[in-house]
Amino acid sequence: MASLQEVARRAKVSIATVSRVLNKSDKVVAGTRAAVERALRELDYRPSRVARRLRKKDGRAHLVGLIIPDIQNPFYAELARGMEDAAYASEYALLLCNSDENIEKERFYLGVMQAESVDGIVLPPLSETDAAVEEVMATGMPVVCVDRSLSRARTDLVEVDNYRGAYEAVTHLLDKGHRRIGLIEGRSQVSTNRERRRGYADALAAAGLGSREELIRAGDFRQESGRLLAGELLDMKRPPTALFVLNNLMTVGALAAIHQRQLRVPQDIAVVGFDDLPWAESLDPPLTVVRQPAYDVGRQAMELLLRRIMEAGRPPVTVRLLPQLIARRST
Amino acid sequence: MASLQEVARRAKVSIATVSRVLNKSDKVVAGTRAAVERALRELDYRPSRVARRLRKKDGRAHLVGLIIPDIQNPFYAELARGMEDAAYASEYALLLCNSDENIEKERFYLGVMQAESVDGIVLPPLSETDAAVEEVMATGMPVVCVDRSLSRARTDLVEVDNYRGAYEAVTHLLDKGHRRIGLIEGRSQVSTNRERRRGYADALAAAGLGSREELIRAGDFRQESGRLLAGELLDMKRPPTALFVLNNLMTVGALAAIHQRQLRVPQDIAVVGFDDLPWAESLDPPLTVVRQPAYDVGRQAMELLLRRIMEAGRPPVTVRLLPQLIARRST
DNA sequence: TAAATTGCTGTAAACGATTACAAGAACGTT
DNA sequence: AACGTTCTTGTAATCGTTTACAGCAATTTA
Repeated sequence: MASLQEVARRAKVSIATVSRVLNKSDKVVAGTRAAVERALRELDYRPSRVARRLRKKDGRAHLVGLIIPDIQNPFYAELARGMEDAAYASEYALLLCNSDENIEKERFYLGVMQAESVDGIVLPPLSETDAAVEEVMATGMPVVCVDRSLSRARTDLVEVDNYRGAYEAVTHLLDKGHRRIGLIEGRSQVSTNRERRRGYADALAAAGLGSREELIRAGDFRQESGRLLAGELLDMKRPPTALFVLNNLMTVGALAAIHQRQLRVPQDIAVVGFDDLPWAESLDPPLTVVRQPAYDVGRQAMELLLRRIMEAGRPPVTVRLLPQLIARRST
Repeated sequence: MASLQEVARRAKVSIATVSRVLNKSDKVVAGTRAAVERALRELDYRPSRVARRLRKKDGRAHLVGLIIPDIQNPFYAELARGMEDAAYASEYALLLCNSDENIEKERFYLGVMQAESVDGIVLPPLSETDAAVEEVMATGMPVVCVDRSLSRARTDLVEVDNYRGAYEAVTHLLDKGHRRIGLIEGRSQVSTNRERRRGYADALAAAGLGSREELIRAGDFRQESGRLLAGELLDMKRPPTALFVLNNLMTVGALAAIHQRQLRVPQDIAVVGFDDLPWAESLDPPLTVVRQPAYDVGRQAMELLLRRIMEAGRPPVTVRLLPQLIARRST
């Protein structure tokens, strides 16, 4: 790879001059500029982002980080895609890591990102009191939370109105006549899970029903836990007539448990899932879901991050997006 | 962030000594070492990967790149996951980018990776004659191809026996009595697509059947093209009795087209898809697929890359993994 | 006891960029 | 003609590391 040195030598100027024509900042007389540009072209010069990042401070690295809990979850894939598109449009590269909902991995990758001097980080915190994230923020690193929020720290945040989504989903089930509605939740340390659960409880309460502990099961957002917990619920002496499952992967797992028991949906058991899936339409039966605008969450997070990088002092803002109940045939 | 300078000052030694205890390489007497280690701890020192990378050459950055065509495709998500796990196990970070099957984006990200001085790159080339990839390889950058191969360049490669997978899938359909088997292929420039198509044609030929052009449609690997092309095939005067779809997303699209026309699977139309899906079991009906070991492809690619980084001169190897036909109820 | 060897540590030069400052040329002003 | 500007370019410091080399003290050898 050609370096500034080599270009300078070929163009018979100093490296400072070459750097100036590259950064289009200072004045360089036309003749010199042309000579430099020719050398640049002839050597196919590409600046080293590494060297550049070492020298420049704050927001000029054109590199941002995204840490997602599970790359195999279509919700996060869509979110990543939205962020990626926004980043690419601004010529930022994305350092994408997968924490696997694992605090050690998150810590490792946060460390990597700091050590890589990224301009900023986007992530859904692993819990509402994610100390690792708080520590990174304390160093002055721009951080934007997506999907999930932090309880202690004030950050830029792009979230979805989870409470409302859950409330509507349960109300929908209630309207269909269901009274025993099972809940399969995920990790209770995360804010989205709590909001959704609150929406579930309030919707039941508004219908004059209490939420019954025996109909609630807590999992870990993974497909397998959805399958297991749905199984437990279905095998009860008096099983629920409907299931509300708090994320997409657990919903798929619940469906597997249902099919395994040869139950009919929605006659024997109705199902509503949180998060849409690109193939929800082709599931058996087409799945009723609360759709989250994941792509927009990612896109707006990147935009917020860009603004925070440009202007570190600005007060944090929260963008709240609306989910949408899509009634298909599982209810 | 504390730098070597600050640590050195606090421990009252030179930066060289600090660097030495960090790299455990040279001899440092116990007392000095202890003092340095204390300073390191007190200042919570973390080395700058950027500075380190600038100084060191070749394979010490502990950063590798992965460029995937579509992060929303579960096959690539699984592959990425396999690679990520292997990378994490060796304490490598992953720079993950999404090319969107777009040559411009791929070029952009290849440039970023070179400029970031990654230790190596893993990717499925966008076509068999992907010039951008060849150019990067020519600079000496370690490159491992996954899934898809390059026709001109010799690289390390982890691939799946696509020919065999397709051959078995079509044979399976033939065994079920189908004679008019439609094919929905993806981008014909990519090696996997060609191999799969060759498997399709050969399986038909082995049964004494020619492949008929009117039953073949070419798409772009995306869900929407699967839906459209399946629609075309289904709306023919004499439609095929079975569909073989060359990737997962197009299969999901094809399923949508089938459901839209209220056809029964497999009675009216049988379907086999290439690539498994975590929820293939819960589709309507459970989908017969050719399963690829995507996780292993990713994992082995990372291992190959590591070996190539360590030993640049070694001859390229090809690892060929076997796909597996999983007969469910769509055939 | 002087010389040679060994062991530990410090000095300084990279890596490849950016940028403050200096310097020289060209120009205008008085 | 002398001086002050302005414009363009070069010199050198810097970012945070690694590492070749030098230097010094302690130890071994003659």
